[in-house]
Amino acid sequence: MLDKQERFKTLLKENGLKVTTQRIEILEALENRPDKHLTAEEIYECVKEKNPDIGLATVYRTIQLLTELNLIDKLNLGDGFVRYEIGRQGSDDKAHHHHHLICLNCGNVLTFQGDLLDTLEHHIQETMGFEVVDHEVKMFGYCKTCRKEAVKAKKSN
Amino acid sequence: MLDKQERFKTLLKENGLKVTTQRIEILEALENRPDKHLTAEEIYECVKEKNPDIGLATVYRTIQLLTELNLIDKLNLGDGFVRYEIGRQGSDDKAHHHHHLICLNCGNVLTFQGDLLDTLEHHIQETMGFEVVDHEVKMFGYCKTCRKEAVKAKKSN
DNA sequence: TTGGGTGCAAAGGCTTTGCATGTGA
DNA sequence: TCACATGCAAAGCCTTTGCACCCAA
Repeated sequence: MLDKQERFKTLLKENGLKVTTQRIEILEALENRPDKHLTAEEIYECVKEKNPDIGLATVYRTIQLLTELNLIDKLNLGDGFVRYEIGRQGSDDKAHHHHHLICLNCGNVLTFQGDLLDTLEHHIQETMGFEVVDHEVKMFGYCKTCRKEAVKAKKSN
Repeated sequence: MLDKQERFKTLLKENGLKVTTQRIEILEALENRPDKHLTAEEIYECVKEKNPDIGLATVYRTIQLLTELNLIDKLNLGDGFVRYEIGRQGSDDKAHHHHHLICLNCGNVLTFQGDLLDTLEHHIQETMGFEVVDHEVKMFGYCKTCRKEAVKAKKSN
């Protein structure tokens, strides 16, 4: 994942922006938690361990920057926080999004890769004349672990 | 859609809650805009035409109530507002969600019914052990009208 | 040197809450 | 009557913005 950082640096320079410690640290925080979907506050706490002087405003500003540069993706679970994750593709070709599986019990977010939505997109395009360029899929349910525990709890009753 | 209102009244009574003018008016506002996805503020403005004395807080409280009763659905387009729409099924059996098509040009939200996600859900269940109970699908792109206009604009160049 | 970047605190904008008053049952 | 509901205003909460100072280039 080092090339993501390189890419960031290049993009910054290309746009006449500066490569600062804070910006790199924020990207690193997101890279170190590839499975997590961090809130701004969580990123802030994360970076603060290494750099206690960083301000929350900087985190927000950098997040916005990273979003504009397509290096990270927003994720809204509807809990009042916007979450962020490292984007899956380095370039800006049509995104092959993964889907999010959100456990209603433990709150964990799993990801799932799949192309099965292509069919649906084609269908929408043909029947409704709507050209799909991106999509966002969230599945709510119960993860393997929680289901096992539910079964266990039932048995011990 | 009258039965939705009846259902609301019944549910209120069943829960020891009161049938008030405001609650009915708010549900009506949502019923009168079946295609729209109204924000709290929009519902407020809508109801205020008939009942200028209503307070925004009441709208928020009623929205929350309607959500808990499964009579309306939340929709988050990521623009900082939560939107609400009349739910599609009256009962609480497994939801047959429609999907949302959001035009990146005009901002209109279309809906699309489809079962094609069932396959995907089964797949997820089998490969990951994740039990899907609900889903939310948003497609971003360009609607028929906007695409036509884009073509027209191109020609006149 | 110098223009963009950062930190801090204040301001914004949506939503919730506290409280006194109002009202459906 | 009386518990629940409403309206208003204040408070909450996440996020953005203004401004003086700082620092990468």
